[in-house]
Amino acid sequence: MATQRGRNGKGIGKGIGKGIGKANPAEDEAVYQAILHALLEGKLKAGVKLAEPPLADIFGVSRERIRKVLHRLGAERRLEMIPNRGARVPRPTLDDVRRVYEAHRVLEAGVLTQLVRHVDDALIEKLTAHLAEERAAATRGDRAASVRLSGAFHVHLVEALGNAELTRFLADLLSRSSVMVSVYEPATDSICAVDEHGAIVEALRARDVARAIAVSREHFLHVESRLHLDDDPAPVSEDLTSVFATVKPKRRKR
Amino acid sequence: MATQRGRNGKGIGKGIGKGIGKANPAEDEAVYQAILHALLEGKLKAGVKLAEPPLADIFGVSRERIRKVLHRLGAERRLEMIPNRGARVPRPTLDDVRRVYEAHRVLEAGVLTQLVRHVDDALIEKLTAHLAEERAAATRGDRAASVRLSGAFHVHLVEALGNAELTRFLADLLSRSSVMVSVYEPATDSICAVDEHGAIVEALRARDVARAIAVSREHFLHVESRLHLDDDPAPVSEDLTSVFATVKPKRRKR
DNA sequence: CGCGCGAAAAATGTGCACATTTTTTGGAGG
DNA sequence: CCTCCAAAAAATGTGCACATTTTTCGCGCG
Repeated sequence: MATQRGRNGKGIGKGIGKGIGKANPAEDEAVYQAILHALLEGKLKAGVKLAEPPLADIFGVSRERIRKVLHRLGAERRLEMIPNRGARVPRPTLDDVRRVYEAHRVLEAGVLTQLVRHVDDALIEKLTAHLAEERAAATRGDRAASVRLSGAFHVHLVEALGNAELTRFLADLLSRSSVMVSVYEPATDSICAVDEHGAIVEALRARDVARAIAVSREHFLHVESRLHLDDDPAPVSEDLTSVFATVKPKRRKR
Repeated sequence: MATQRGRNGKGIGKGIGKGIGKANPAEDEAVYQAILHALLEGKLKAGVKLAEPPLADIFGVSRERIRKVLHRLGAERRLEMIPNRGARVPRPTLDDVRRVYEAHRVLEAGVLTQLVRHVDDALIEKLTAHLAEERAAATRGDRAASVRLSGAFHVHLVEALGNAELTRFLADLLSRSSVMVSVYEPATDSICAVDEHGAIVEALRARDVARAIAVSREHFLHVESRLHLDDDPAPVSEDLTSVFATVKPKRRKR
């Protein structure tokens, strides 16, 4: 009912419309990125239903296109797919959040253990520079940058190992926790205190594994302790149009 | 319900019987499991092309069904999907394999660090019992069981933490390495020496983190050292029918 | 014998027309 | 006012007919 497109019969006058059965992989990717971005940005609140027809209308693509993207996001566990009932933004429990933080904590312990074997001046320098960035963002009160840089610190640590599998796993955890903060937002100033990050770098510089792990562990426990259950079920604005207001649809219904 | 029935407008009514457009989620799952199983079992060799038409024929389902499963396996990075060129069993390089083993090693270091805090008699007992199983399999020369139990040991370790995220990540790594052994198979007797597993349990019992990690690390390095590049490109039998010989198709072409 | 190079064949990608749910709606009855 | 229930409406699931590649094949030329 939405983007009804003249699909000319068999062979008659097919010449005109450039794209009839055209393959456009970039379009899939654009829709995927748009939804994923809205998800990571926290614009799509937990529990929101993502129905196919409205999304197809918003993005100006066929429903099958949307369907494929939705299922892909479901396979990545970024959306909750229920048979015959569509896709929803997952509503993580407090235990889910704790589990993600714990996984990050355990992973980082392993990363630090391995990292002290390969730490060199260049790495320390890079991390120190990053700390300076974090401090700058904190002092100027740039909360968005603080949150971003705070996550980036841990990414730098795992990236220093140069192992794509580990990097991917961490990215997965971070992206999941970023969605969660929209539900259980700490609401305090900086998520990760810069000082705690600095202590990790210090321990690394000293090649002190035990201290690095201890500091990292305390750091995570500190963050976890700040989580609080916002027991407000929230009305969740079901208005998808406003969420994807930035997208430029090729054609909208109206 | 079934207000309308006549569906075969032009298509020759070949599929008369019962379900025409029925929803059967179990069927998707069956196909998915069958292909995944063949993949993990090593029956599907690296580099093999998984074309849709033959698979649809083998499993007796529509091509769309196959297509969906293939894309799902691609999203899970178990198959390599190339636009317009279909799905192939990935052909991991030696570096890929090393990366997976390293990731497992790093992860286990973190797991052990966390585990010594929660280790109790029940866990030690469970692991000891597992070691007995491994020894039994080794002494009676049951290679298949040895390989399986060897992987299970590490699963037990991470499961002891009770963190689904970590368990999933390990399962992911293990499943990937299991595919890889078909290319770079150690070909020696037991993949993981039981003694090395026993040493890990011993260190856990003593609550000695450093030793546990050191032993685990040596263990993995030992396994990694056995990897060898089988530079034989292998003719890879492209015969999918024999691979899925066990499946009972509802209808086969010829 | 190898090497293009076009045409045929096969395989992948996509919109659409339905079937099959699920959800909403609108009363009748308590 | 609330509950229950059947019918309508909406949303999801699936096969199919193509369009669009990609791959294979055949054949003439150097």
